[in-house]
Amino acid sequence: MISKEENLLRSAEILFAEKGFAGTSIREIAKEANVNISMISYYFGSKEKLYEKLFEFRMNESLSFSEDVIANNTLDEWEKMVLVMNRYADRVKNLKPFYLIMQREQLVNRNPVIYEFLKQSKKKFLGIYEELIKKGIERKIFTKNPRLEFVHSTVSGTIFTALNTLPVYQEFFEGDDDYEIQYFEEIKIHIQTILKHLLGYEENK
Amino acid sequence: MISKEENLLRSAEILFAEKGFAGTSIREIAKEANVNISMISYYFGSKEKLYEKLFEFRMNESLSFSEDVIANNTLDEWEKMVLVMNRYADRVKNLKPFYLIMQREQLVNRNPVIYEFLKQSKKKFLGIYEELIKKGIERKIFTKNPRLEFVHSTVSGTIFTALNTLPVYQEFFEGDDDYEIQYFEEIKIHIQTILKHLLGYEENK
Amino acid sequence: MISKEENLLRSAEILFAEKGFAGTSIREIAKEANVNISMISYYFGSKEKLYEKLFEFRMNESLSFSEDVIANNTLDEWEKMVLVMNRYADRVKNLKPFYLIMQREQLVNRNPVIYEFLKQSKKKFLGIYEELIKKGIERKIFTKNPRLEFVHSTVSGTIFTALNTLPVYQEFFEGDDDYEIQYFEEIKIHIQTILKHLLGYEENK
Amino acid sequence: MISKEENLLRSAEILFAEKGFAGTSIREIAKEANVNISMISYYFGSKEKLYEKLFEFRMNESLSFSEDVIANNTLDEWEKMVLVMNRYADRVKNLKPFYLIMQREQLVNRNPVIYEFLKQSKKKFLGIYEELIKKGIERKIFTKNPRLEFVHSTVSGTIFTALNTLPVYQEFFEGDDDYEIQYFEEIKIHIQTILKHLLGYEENK
DNA sequence: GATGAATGAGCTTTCATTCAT
DNA sequence: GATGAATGAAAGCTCATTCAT
Repeated sequence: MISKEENLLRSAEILFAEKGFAGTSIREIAKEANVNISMISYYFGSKEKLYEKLFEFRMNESLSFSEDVIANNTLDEWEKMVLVMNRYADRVKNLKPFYLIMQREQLVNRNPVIYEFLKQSKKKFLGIYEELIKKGIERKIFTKNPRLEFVHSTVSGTIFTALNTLPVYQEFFEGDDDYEIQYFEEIKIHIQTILKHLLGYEENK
Repeated sequence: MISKEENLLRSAEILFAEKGFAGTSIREIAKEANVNISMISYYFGSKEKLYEKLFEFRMNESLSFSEDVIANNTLDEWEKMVLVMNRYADRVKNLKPFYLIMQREQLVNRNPVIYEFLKQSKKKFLGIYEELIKKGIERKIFTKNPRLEFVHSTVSGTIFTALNTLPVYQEFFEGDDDYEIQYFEEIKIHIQTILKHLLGYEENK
Repeated sequence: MISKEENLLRSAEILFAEKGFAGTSIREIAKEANVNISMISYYFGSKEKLYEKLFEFRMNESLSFSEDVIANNTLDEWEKMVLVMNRYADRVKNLKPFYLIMQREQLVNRNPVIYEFLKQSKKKFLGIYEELIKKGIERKIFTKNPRLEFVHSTVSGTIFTALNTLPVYQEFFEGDDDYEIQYFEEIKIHIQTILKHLLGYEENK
Repeated sequence: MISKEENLLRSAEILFAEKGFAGTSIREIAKEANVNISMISYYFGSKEKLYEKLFEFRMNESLSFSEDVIANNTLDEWEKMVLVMNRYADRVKNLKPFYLIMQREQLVNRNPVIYEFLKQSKKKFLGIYEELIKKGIERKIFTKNPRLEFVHSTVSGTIFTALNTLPVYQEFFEGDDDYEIQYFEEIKIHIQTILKHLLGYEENK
């Protein structure tokens, strides 16, 4: 049995993804969730707070996983980096609606609470990359020391552009139904290739 | 002397970039442009049509340049590719507000007219890359034949993520006032490095 | 205690009668009913729906009575016809505002829902006249079989023109305050005279 | 070559008939007449004045004819009455749009200028009937002296109700394409029958 | 005389939120 | 704790008319 609160969050995520924050009315959310309108103010305080709650929920999910990877002593830095990147790509693919919202929110500094969420998230990823690269170089796994921003821009940018442009690619290349699934697998390899080049990593050395 | 129509378009671009389509009211646009509200309906027909006009205007600007580059016979394929990419990066940097709007619109299929604009724009760029790579390989300038989608995702994605994440980078790396300018110059080099690798291009061969 | 919904309907009826549908703003209706503007959308959905509701309400009132008359076995066909006609004339007199609206709506096919109401209402009256005349002839109460349309046009037309032209008559004939009341009583007799002639009915035969 | 002024009047008549005064915008009228919007204020002063002009034009047309009939010495009172009534019925049929407007305007006292037009028109007809009946009785052509209002209500009412309800009659009686033409001829006979009865007139006595 | 750009008031409807129960 | 009626502000748009040329 799903609670009304959770139901509202689910409906809100879908609708915010489709129409944006301002473009979605609480009437629609409440209707979609089969819940009375006043419940949104009642449970969350306001439309804005509901939106923040949604971010809080998804961001916390995201944070927990990467930390586990870093702490894992059985993996070397390259493996960790690939794992973090792969998991991120999978997450983006699986939680499309939320990542559409997140991307859109990134483009505008509208709500200070959410801006802070996003900034901390990015900083955390930058911190992870920083440490992995530093240690990888110390251990001579990596032979180059690329500028961190560029690594981040390219990895994140490729994943998100892949997500957003997929329908156009599919049309341009006349892809069939499996196109999307294959595409997401191959783009991970593509990013690995670039990372190897940027970090000067050689497999089976 | 700027016409009222142009004034409205300028104000609208800034406001749509800051607050999104639904989040911007025509009252605000008119006020910002120092023009009577009803002028928006008078000139453009509706808020939606004004938005489309903005896209039409900026997209047409963008289209014309790339075609000139392709037609230029004094450049080889690598030079053309670098030129197209550099100019695109510059344009994104110089027209930040519009490209914020464009990115946001890309995330949702809201308006069919704009969706078509975006699709055609992407297809055009894919077509340019396709031709450049094909000819470059024929002329043995390029030695690898990468998947087109991946080249596009990485180039576009890196540029846009650079744009969107720049404030966070600046804070993370404690950059000074020149950070942005330098950053945009260096990211072009960064993308060139990746492109060389993906295309198997060697300078001064 | 009158509900807000009912209050709105009452105020709307008066104002629509005075100024027509397009000429009446929901602001006026709400102000007249001492109710917040947004209540109109809240209760009825829209101005148009409020208008339809008004028709639905008044038409249903009208339908129920005539059916009772027809079913009454203690009356002969002439008595039934007179009763239906008299009650209709009374109703038009007592619900002037609504019948002004109704006549105006009859002149233009604006709203399909209302058009259907009006058509059904007219057909119902035609059906009643048809049956009464048929039975009256079978029972030799009536000796002529007039064209149905003409009976209807003359009865309805006389009643409505009487209603609409009354102020002019009063001025023309320099009638006093009782003029209206007397007038409406006598016009019923006038219509009966015509009906007797058209149907070939003779009293006290 | 039709002047712009006349063109506007024609278009206005059609549109006012279809949608009423408040429901018709000067934009529509101007568009329909293929004339710039500002021309309406320019030629007529305002939308309201244009409306009045339309009434003035049609009412003057109507007045001139009846007076000719009365002055004609070759006709007796019955013939004059039939002629006036027939011509009125024809006029209503031929100028449907205007008489729709006129009927609607009759239902509401909106514009004092038009109200005066309508009142004078009705009084004039009442005056005509009054004189014809008076003289007819003096000359023993008519043997009854009916109440004037009732004669007027029945004649006018039957004609207008016939006009307005015709589509419903046609559907109810499953009339073919000729229905309308035949109907309008027969209704004149129907009204004559009633008039004979009301006035106690006997043909070929 | 004739035009079309421009105006400000007004329209209906929807918005997020609050209040009485 | 939970509801749905109710609110006032604001939305996009259209209105009749005026004004500068």
